[in-house]
Amino acid sequence: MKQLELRPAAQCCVPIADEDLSEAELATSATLFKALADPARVRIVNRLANSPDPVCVCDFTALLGLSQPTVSFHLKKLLAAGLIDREQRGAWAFYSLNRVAAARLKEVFSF
Amino acid sequence: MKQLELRPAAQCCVPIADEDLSEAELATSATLFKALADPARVRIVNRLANSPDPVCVCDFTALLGLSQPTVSFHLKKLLAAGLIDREQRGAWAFYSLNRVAAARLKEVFSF
DNA sequence: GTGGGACATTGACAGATATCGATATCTCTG
DNA sequence: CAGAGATATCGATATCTGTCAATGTCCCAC
Repeated sequence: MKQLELRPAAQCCVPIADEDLSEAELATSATLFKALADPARVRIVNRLANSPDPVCVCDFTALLGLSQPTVSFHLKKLLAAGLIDREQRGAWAFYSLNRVAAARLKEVFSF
Repeated sequence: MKQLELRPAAQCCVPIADEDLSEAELATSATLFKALADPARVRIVNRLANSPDPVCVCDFTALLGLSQPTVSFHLKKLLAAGLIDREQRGAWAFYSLNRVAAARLKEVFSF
């Protein structure tokens, strides 16, 4: 089960309707949903889904009305889940939606 | 924003990629994901997705290895989110997947 | 290389969550 | 209607989560 955790949840997710899900698969799915289980993080994904270009952290602090450390906290969660990507540009950090992960996420609900 | 909470989250959910999501829509989506953000509840949905017939609470206690009150706790969360339906049959309570909600959930990820 | 700006990490804390035992409610059976 | 069984609710508790201030780290400009 620990092996799966070595890769982001979004890369391991399987359709929730599959038969006989293992404990690891259950945990992976839960981790993935947990990453989206906060309005601030939904907003981040929403913003990234509508942006063709990567978005700077400083833009999120204004968008979310949260402190900079809190924004970093949320971004880290989404990054760990594999839902977004990070790119360093000089002193700035830019984030973008991982479109592959987003596509996999849709298949999770192939009932 | 409170109006939306009067209906189950699954009935109010909108695609996460829609532009200009309101605070209420963000909260609704987060509530929906929160309902799935636990391995036990993923397992419940998984079981219901594979069952053509409603499933009795007593079956879940065995399946999940959790106490009966804890199982009721999880079922209540999924019910409140609108992801599952409840049906009373005599002294027993049977739960089933809300297929309409499940379909809507898939559309949330229409990136 | 010093200073300043951008972001991440840490520490502390309030609030939410998952869990269980005990208890209440509800339904059938006798 | 008394008892038993199934489920929901309540109360208590341990753990997890979201938040911010303070601090650390990294990068650029001067």
